[in-house]
Amino acid sequence: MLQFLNSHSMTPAAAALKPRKSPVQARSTATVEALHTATIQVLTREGLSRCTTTRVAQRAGMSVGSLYQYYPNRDALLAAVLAKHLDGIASAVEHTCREHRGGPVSAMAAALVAAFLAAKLRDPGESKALYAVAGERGGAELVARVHARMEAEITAMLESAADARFDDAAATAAIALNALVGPVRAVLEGNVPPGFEARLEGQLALLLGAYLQASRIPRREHARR
Amino acid sequence: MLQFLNSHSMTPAAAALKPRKSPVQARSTATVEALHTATIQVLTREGLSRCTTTRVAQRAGMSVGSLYQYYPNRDALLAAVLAKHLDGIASAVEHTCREHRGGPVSAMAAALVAAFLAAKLRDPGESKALYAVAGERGGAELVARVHARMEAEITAMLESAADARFDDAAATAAIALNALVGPVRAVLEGNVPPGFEARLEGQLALLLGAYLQASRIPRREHARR
Amino acid sequence: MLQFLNSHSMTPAAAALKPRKSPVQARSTATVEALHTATIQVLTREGLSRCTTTRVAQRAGMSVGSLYQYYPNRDALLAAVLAKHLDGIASAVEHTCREHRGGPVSAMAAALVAAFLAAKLRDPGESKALYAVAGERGGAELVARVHARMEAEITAMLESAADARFDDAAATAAIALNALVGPVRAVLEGNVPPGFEARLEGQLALLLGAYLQASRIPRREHARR
Amino acid sequence: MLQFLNSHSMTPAAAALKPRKSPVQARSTATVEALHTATIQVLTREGLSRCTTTRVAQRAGMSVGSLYQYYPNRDALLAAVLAKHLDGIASAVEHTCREHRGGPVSAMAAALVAAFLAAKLRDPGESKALYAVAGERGGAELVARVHARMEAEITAMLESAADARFDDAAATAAIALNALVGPVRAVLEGNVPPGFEARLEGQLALLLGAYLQASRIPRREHARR
DNA sequence: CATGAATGAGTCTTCATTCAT
DNA sequence: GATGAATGAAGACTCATTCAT
Repeated sequence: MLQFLNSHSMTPAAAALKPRKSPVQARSTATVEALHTATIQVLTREGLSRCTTTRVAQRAGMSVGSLYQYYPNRDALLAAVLAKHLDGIASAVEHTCREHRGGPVSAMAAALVAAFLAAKLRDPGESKALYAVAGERGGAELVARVHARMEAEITAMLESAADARFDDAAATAAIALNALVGPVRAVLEGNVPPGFEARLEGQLALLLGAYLQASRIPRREHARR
Repeated sequence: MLQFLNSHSMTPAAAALKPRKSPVQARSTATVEALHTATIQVLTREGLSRCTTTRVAQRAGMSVGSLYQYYPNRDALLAAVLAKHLDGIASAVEHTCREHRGGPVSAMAAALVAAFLAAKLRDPGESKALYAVAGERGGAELVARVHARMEAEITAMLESAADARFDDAAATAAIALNALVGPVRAVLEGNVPPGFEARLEGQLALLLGAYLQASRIPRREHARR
Repeated sequence: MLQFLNSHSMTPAAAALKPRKSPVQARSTATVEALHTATIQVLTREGLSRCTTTRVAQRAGMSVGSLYQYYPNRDALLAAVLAKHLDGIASAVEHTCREHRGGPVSAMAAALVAAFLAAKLRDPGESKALYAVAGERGGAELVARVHARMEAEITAMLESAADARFDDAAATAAIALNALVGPVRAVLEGNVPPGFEARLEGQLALLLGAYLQASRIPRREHARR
Repeated sequence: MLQFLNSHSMTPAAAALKPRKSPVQARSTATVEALHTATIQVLTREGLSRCTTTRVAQRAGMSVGSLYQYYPNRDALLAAVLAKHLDGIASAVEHTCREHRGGPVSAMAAALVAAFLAAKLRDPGESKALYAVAGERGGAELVARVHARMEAEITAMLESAADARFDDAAATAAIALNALVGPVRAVLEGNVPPGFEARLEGQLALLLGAYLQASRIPRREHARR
């Protein structure tokens, strides 16, 4: 979890974004939690550019100074909040991928969609608020790292499929994952036709299912029959 | 073109973002062009938060004062640049959709992918730079409007298909369009497996083609012939 | 003049201290002048640590923003004020040194003392205020550079003496210059016995005269007589 | 020792700088010692403005709270460190002066130079680090007080000279002491010609010796013998 | 019309100091 | 006594916007 925040394998630029203290103690955990929540709220109510450290601290019920005891600067705070969010999604995807190794492709598609949607829509406000953060310099890198993690898991899952082989599983995984992102964002931001939300999961399962079936190279034993 | 910037059907907040003068004169057009280019460059080199009016004007070879002759404020400038970008894509998609009305779904899928990719990758730097702008408050609205436009066109195209009927063409169009967004962004930001770019168009065509085929309700009369 | 502010032969750290615009226009000159005066005043009334950019700007009758149009940061402002002060002294010393080349050592001693004192005591408040600045990181470097310049001039003067030769003129020059610094500072800061000021120039001339005489290696023609 | 820190004859401003407790216990002494050392180190590595109480405490291996058990505020800590440093020098000078009472001026000059140099160069890092502190408001007063003490001792020594009388021994003492300050500082800060350090003591002895000789009024009775 | 200096509110960030544990 | 988290005032610096020239 949150493995992309380890100091090793970290670019110098990214090093400055590391939180200052680990929330080991109960009080610290609560404080960090409050900051995360407050950040999401301010992001939602005010937007990224007006999401200032002062405002976040105020909404979290503490002084700016306290915020800076946990994060070395504003970007680190935003990065941490984004990282936590992304990590939740990655973990869910990861878990599902491992669970469906060796299964049939159709089950993989359905499970991947379900897991991704459940994670992403668990707290829609949070998901929506963080799109702006993900668009900024530091955010994009974080997204990249987490996506890489998920793509690796999906790739491994695809390669283990009982009923299919893929010419380039990594590419297929990349398409599969990223194809989910756009429709989900559209739903979160409300840019969809009326009644669309209800059909989202079904449509995405259809999308991924069809794509994976179309991408597969039938295994010899299947070909024989 | 740029129809979403007309004053009618514009929220009060959005009204402040309208450019001050229309580029009717040759000089104005050139100036606006220079500002757009400069904005992209500053966005790329400095990031959204350091993309200041002074810096943009300087890079465009004019004074800040002149910039303010064309745009009432910074947000209007950014909105205009994003709007122009999005409009280019919407126009391309629109054109293709009209061209393929009445054709077979497979051709629609291929054409849609090709048009979207060509438009989005024409100036990759520009596309990439604008993700941050699109993530901000005003940007998201713009994106929403343009997506709605494109979805309407795609819906119309789908409904005209010679070889298929769709249960909910609008929903299918929304999925189809938004499914392209994620993978393209991943490519633009370099977050893809090596060699992926070369396969992008083929994979997306496969994705969309498979999805549209899977979504269709075969027309009885067509099936008989 | 102010040659130590040229960009070539400047350490990277020192580069950040360069003023932003050259005061070429009349208004700029006045502005810069006002800032220098205000800085000295704030330094005197409040001390170095309370000499803030806001206070300086306020006393100079302008906004902080304006200050930052001329200096990239607080240190640059302080460095510029110190540099201007030191340059005045160095120029005076330089001028005197050139004037007394080829003369007798005693005249050199007297002239050096007179020039240094005149320059340093022209504006005692300024001189006193800048000691704190000279003690800080950037200030020490500036002092070093200006001292080097003066020592070079003094060395050249000593080597041209009509009635003496010096074993190590550079070392003698360094001692001579630096020996003046302490007593003058003591006077400026009021840490001297009553009635001392009146005797300062005489005593310093005595000090330097005696030292230079004691340091010289008599020239052969003198030895012959 | 540290007599200038006694409460009597102390201005109200200076009263706030007094340490909170005297280091009577062994532990206190060690703690104070650690704080002094840590202060010098932080001063050297970070500069005066970044020499914070937290950093000093940390480097001294204790909490900020503990630091405040020993010093009422940051300025008191800095003042104490400077005072201790200056006191060491003053004591050395004082001792030497008493030792050479009644002796010949030449011996006085040599001894004074030797004592001052030995004291000031014992820990060059410390001496150098404290120049910034000495330049600030409180520091200058401390320096003034210690210089006054040393001048008094030197004056007494000069007045006791076996082979000379001085017109104004106090003034001569002031010049003599302060003339040493500049060259020593130049050496400590490395602003000297190459190879200068080796000649420092000799040159300073020459400087002071020549000056004292030149300043003296030969005693008739001595001259006769 | 263009220019770019001036403005000053608003950010981020630091740090001396306190005090509950 | 020791600790170190919390505080919030204060400082450096930026930048959108205006307007005199």
